[in-house]
Amino acid sequence: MTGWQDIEAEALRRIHARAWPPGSTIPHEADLAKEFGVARATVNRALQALADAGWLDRRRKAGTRVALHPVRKATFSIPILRAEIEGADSVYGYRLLGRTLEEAPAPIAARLGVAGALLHVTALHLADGRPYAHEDRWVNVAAVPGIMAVDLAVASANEWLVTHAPFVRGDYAIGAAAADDAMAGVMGAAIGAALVTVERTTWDDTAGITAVRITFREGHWVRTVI
Amino acid sequence: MTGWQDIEAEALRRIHARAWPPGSTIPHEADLAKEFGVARATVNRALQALADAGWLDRRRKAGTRVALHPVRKATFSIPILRAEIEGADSVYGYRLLGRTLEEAPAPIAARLGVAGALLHVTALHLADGRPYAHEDRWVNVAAVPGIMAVDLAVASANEWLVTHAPFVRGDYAIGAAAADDAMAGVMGAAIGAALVTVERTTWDDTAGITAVRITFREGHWVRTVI
DNA sequence: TAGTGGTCTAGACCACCAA
DNA sequence: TGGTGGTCTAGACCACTAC
Repeated sequence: MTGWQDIEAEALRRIHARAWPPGSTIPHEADLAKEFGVARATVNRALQALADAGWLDRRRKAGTRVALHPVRKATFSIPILRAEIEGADSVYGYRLLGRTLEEAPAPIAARLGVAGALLHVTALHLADGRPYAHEDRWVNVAAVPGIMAVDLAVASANEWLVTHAPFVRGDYAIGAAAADDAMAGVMGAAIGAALVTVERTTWDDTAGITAVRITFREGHWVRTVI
Repeated sequence: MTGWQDIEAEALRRIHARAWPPGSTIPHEADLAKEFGVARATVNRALQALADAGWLDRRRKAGTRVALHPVRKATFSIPILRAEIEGADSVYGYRLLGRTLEEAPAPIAARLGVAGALLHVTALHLADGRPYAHEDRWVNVAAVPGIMAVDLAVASANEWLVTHAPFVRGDYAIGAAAADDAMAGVMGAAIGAALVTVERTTWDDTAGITAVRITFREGHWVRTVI
């Protein structure tokens, strides 16, 4: 009963045990296939999984080497805030703060690659009635006309866009910002408190769709497991 | 010339074009194989890649559905600070601030699951001579005895551990912290400045290896592309 | 140019799980 | 319990690249 995951596990064991030390070349697929008594495709599947995870570097002709800097990647799930809050056994709440059609600041317009008026939405996401995250979003209504008809007081732009706006690529950045007077007031934090900020911009094939900045309450951590 | 990546691209196109709307069931592998004129394994490879990326949900018997919340994952590379700095065309610098064998605070000891004295290393990473990141690290010397013989004034614990300490799993969290007096002084930031903080703990099969907190200079963003 | 990983095929059997 | 995805096989050819 030898599947590709068994071979992956055994290979990982050898890497951890330093039987295959960092930087060394491991046996060819054909040799490993013979050793484990499986087809080469099965070995290939296992080694490819390890390469995807960053444990191995594979190159044609050069062979497969154990990566010098193993595990270079951490994957974060991009949460729907409602799911994140409810997943923590809290009661989700939502409050629309503002919704206007206005000219975007130059940096936002440039990031989205559009000119003219954009939909500007600000909202608050609550956990157990207390501020959890503040959302400041610009939406390119030309790319997502349907949003103009949505009552954002009941459905958050966050959720509506995720399910209705297709997007092809995006960028994502996590930073820190000190709470200014307005943010401190809205979030119930002290002025100057260090808050985690997530900025995300998404594009369609042709144009920018939305640029959003989410500011989390004090003490929030964006977590993952490697 | 139809490879699995061509099929992946075509499937993604249909998802974006709403030919396969969110939540709908797409044709079976066998049908798609016939349509594209390839073997079922080739279709399987393509759809599996899309499922890994979060575009599809696949379940035996139930079939393959377009995910309701596409693209849920963002992958960050875990930087070796030297590589990150040099990759930005800056000159990397390193300064060891402290190296002591001491009892760890309870939270650190608990996270690593060890008791007794740990190696406590603090250091500064510089870009073009200016503070870039502050590293505050605890190392379980029982798990990595070799580190006691390393001159950490020349080789950063960051790099040495990456290449010498095998690890099986870890967690990773990004947060924000206000600079206290000491941190502000070391980093050349204002007291109270909001700084991005990354905490990472790694474990072996049996025990914790290291817990580290890296605090970046003001204005730093942890970025990725989706 | 030769060696290595990348991929495809046609067929087969299996594991899971919705109905 | 049957349909669907998950995986394996044996063989083949191809693409890349170190030498």
